[in-house]
Amino acid sequence: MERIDPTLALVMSMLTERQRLILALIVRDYTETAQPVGSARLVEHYKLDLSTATIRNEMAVLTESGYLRQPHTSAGRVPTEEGYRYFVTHIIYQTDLPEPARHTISHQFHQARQDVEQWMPLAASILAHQSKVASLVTAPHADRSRFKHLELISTQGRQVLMVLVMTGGEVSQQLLTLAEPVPQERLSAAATVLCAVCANRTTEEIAALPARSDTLEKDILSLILADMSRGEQRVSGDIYLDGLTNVLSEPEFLESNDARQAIRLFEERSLLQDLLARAMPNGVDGVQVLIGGEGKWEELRQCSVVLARYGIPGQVTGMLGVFGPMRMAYSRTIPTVRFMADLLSGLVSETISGEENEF
Amino acid sequence: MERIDPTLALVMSMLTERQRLILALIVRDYTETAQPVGSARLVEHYKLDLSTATIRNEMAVLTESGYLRQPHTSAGRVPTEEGYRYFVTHIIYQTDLPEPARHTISHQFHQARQDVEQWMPLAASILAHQSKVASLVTAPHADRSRFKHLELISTQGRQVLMVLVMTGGEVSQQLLTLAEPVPQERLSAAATVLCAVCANRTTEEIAALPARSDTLEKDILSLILADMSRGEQRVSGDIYLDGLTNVLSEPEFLESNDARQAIRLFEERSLLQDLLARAMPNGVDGVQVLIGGEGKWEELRQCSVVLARYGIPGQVTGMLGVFGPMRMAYSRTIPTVRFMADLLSGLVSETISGEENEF
DNA sequence: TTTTAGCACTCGCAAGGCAAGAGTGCTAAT
DNA sequence: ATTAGCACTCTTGCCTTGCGAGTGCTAAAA
Repeated sequence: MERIDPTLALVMSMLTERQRLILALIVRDYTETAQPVGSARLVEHYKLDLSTATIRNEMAVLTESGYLRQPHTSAGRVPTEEGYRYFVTHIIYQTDLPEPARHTISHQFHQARQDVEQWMPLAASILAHQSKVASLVTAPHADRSRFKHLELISTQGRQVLMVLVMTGGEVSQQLLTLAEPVPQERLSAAATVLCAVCANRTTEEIAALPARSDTLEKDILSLILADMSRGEQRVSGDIYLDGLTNVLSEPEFLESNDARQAIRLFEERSLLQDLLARAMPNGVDGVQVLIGGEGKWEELRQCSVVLARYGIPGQVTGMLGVFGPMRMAYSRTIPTVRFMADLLSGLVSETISGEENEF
Repeated sequence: MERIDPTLALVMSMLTERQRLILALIVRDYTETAQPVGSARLVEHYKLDLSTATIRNEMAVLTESGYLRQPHTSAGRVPTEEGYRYFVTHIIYQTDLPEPARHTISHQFHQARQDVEQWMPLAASILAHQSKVASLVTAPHADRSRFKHLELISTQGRQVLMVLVMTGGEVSQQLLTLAEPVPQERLSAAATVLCAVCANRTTEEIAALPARSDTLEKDILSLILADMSRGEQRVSGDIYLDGLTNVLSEPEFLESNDARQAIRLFEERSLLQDLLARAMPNGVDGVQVLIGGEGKWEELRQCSVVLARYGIPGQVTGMLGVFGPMRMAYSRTIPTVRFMADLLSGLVSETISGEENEF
């Protein structure tokens, strides 16, 4: 009553330096031990030069302000969602990943530099191991891709395997069934013609081309168009997950039922796509932190998601991030996600920028 | 004592028809309810025309023979690993998947027939949904693949993206860094030359070719060789998982710690590769059932794995299967795995048999 | 005005005891 | 060969109780 108007403190985020310290320590201790933090533990474990009574008073303020809560009367304090949010936005957001970790990650990536197909699973694996939670990485996806090459492979009878290569290295395969059998030579000829016609063109440019007189070529062309626009509409390509077991062993996932629902969200790709699209709409940049579902995702009530976009905005982008219990080591995961996003951005721009420069 | 020599019964698998029935019912009931099955429950729930005492006598025999056990004195019976094994090998192994399920699966696959890239994830998804446990599918992998096409894409400065297409439709990408910048026209020319030289040849045949005089072509050729042999050595390509959440909600996974270790086995791809290789060495055919790790895999003590190979033996093969608690509905999963393996075999042979016929 | 010692109070949690119930094995009768 | 009956065992749920952790408040000290 006589100290600080709690409403004022809430609205203006006006915490004293000491209150911020106590909040930070409680968040830190709770993320490590998963046990509610009491005043005595705080004093003795972090060598605070204060009495437990003083801590209790400060904790009472933080509780009134909505940053802490008590599971029950005779337990210590636990951060609320607002508590985590304050911690993330006002205390550790700017922290950089420490040099040793940066070095380790760079090194691991350098070793796999050549092997493009390993980039995404490797990124997911590193993210999971570094942050000790589950990770997800979506393959980079071009907003507008250009035709590079077409391959038509006769397999059996009327069946043909079509392999489409885009600038930027995206590859898609499709199995066609033609109206009648066509010899391989004829297919190769058609592919050569279409390659020449479509080379380096976008979906729109190909669509605007005059119709082919040859029936086979015409049919294939329409399939190419369909495939390309399908690729462009997809929010993201493949999704790589790793480290789900890290999350499973967390205590909050042992009993709680809705924690398992959260994992379901990550298995059901369509739901995940929706989550990504809504959490990071176009134009949003930087690291996004969703704490406890933010009221929008009921399944994520006990979980947090840290997301970032990587790549070249407007050209080729993907997303990566981590997923774990709300009680997550944000001071570790946020810098890690940011660093990995920058790193992948570098790799992607190296791979495709040459392409773009040709124009 | 005065009934049947239990050792004899064990060694010769000599169970009476009634004992087999009781074993089957206990397995069935236990897989459904996850509760130990008592004599009373068996009689009333399955309308047996016997008294509970008779059932108890038979259950005592089955227990002495090692097919059943009691978690504790006042509980019902639970199948042992030997019990499951007997059930699988002597009771339901030949069962076919019922027609409605076959129809559903075929239908789902027919719809995605065109989209080669969707086959594996679709197979994993169907397997998981049909059998209500976790599923895994490895991409088909050619023992000896033949070169089909090469694409060299200049990206930036000395960096080049190499896209390699094999007969059978396997595609691999690799990022190279050349000693010095090379214009795209030069790269395309080299690719065309190498395409002509290597077309339809195996790794061995390409290795036996006379060395190229051109340095660039020579370097690329050695990279192609490395990539192709790497692809051949790999036990299997990508691995698709699905339905892990099905397994997570099973009661034995709630508390047990080593159940979570089992899931770790499936996340760590290298461990999984090892498991697959050892569980299904070359030449082994048909559906393999690993019950409780079979003494070889400590992590799988509480779990079972049902595996089958698909494809064309000696040419292109992959594996698929399911993973779940030992208390699994084998009568459902085994026919499902068998059916799916046959179905994928059909698809794969359609895709590649034409290729092979060209020779 | 801020900090701290002291104290009463609350409440979760583990331990112990008890009754109920489930399921068995054995024996004797059918 | 089967079954009814019964004594026995052991889990499970429930209740009680005591302990301990942690708090908030008040009054004194800095």
